[in-house]
Amino acid sequence: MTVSCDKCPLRSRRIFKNLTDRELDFMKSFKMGELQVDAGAAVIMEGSKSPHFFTVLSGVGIRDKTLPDGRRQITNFVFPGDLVGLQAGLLGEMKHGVEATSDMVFCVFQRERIWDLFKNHPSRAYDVTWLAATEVRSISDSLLSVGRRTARERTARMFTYLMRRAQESGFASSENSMPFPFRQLQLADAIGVSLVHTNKMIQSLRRDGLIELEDGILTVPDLEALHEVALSDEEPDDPGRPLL
Amino acid sequence: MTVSCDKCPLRSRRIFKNLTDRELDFMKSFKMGELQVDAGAAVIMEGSKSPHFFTVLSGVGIRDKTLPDGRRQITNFVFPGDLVGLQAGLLGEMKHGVEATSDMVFCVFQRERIWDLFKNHPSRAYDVTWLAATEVRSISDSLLSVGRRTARERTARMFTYLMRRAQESGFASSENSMPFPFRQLQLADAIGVSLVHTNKMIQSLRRDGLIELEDGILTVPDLEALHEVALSDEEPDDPGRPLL
DNA sequence: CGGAGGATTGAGAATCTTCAATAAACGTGG
DNA sequence: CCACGTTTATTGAAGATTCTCAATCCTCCG
Repeated sequence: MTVSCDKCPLRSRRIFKNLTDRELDFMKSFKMGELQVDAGAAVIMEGSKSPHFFTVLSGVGIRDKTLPDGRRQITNFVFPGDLVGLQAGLLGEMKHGVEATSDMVFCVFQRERIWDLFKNHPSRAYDVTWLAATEVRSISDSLLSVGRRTARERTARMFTYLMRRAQESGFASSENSMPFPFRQLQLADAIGVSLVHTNKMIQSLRRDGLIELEDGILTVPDLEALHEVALSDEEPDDPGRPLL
Repeated sequence: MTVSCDKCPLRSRRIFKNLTDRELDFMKSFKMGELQVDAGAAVIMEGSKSPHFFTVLSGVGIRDKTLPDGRRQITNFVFPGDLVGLQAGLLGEMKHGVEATSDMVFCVFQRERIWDLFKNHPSRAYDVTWLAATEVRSISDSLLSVGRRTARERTARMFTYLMRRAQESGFASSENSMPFPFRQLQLADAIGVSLVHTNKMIQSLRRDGLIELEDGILTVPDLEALHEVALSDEEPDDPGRPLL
């Protein structure tokens, strides 16, 4: 059987907000199942109109958009606790795709019940909006990065971002390291740099001892130092992130 | 006195959704005033915690973020009907600034009453979320552009985007032209290209007859052609955009 | 008339891309 | 456990786009 919301392994993490009993009851009824996908699978296709939307229960992935000629931009990474597919629920159609980068498990919700949520559970509706606003912030940060940072700065910033998200969501494997199931091509498509140049920037950060990346594990010995290379201001979220 | 919501000049435009009488009554009480600013003024500062948020009643502006060393990225343009400052209302602090680029007028709402909106007016709460989701989509489009399009393609795409927004919001002055109160430095900061190179790309589009830009008026004789240069898929929004 | 901000243009320099080749890692079947 | 095809990572080098520097021009405004 599927994980019951009141035993949700994510909810006990410090970063996530606690729910009232009433909210929890609602979430249990709201959740209609689980979806499991293998690494590499497309979870949502750009342009699709799925009747479902999801919360990531475990694993990581990416969101992406493509140009007519195939050039691709990864717009964000997806970590446990993230809401996925809301766009289809609200706007009718997904304007980006979602792809699993590791094995993933999702909680599945029905698109049609979103109105029920707004009508009868304003606190949860507020939380959905909070998540959307946070998404805006996150993508804006990436836009600043791609638009105005140098390739090396972007690369550094991406690693600090991934480390922070991994730590907050519990995906990290220790204080300063995390499983790293991403290809360099994906990293390149995320920071708007060619694959070859991305590789060179990674080598450069390695040589300077700012990151270690081997056997699918990323280690950042000194996060503060990496932040400085990235010219990054971005701070960790306070506890209180909602989890649907 | 200020404009009453039931006489709102924006609401009659085709693109915007109609409200029920009850919703309209609520909006009238929700609106607490108007804010007028001159072209060039900062409306919201990055990092601020304003007790208000706004809907643009007239005029246009930009949203921007800056790096510690001053490099700036314009993350989006602001047109009539756009909601501004919601981030502070939901997340506590604005992570980007907003600057008026023409004279502007805003409807002013109180941050504290946002909870009232979620609790008692679910349809309006839904609309707020819809707007946030649309913002995500819009910024993602820009991220794709900055990350993966060439300078010329980006420039073309920016003009198609601005034309579409101007037409939908009523800011356009005719079928294929609009007031254009933007400096080339701002355009450069929006597309992630240097000022000098932005100028060269604009000249290039001009030479090819794709845009005309003089006396503060932008004219796009053949929007379809410009879309092709931009490799752009982006479609106009359907009528039904909510207006707060 | 003089000054300021904005637009435009040319030219050399730099970053980044593309091409090309090699090496390493991984999975599959024998 | 090894051979082999495939994907991914790495590196060098030439070429292109884009950036920075610098100068000129233009318009607006007091």
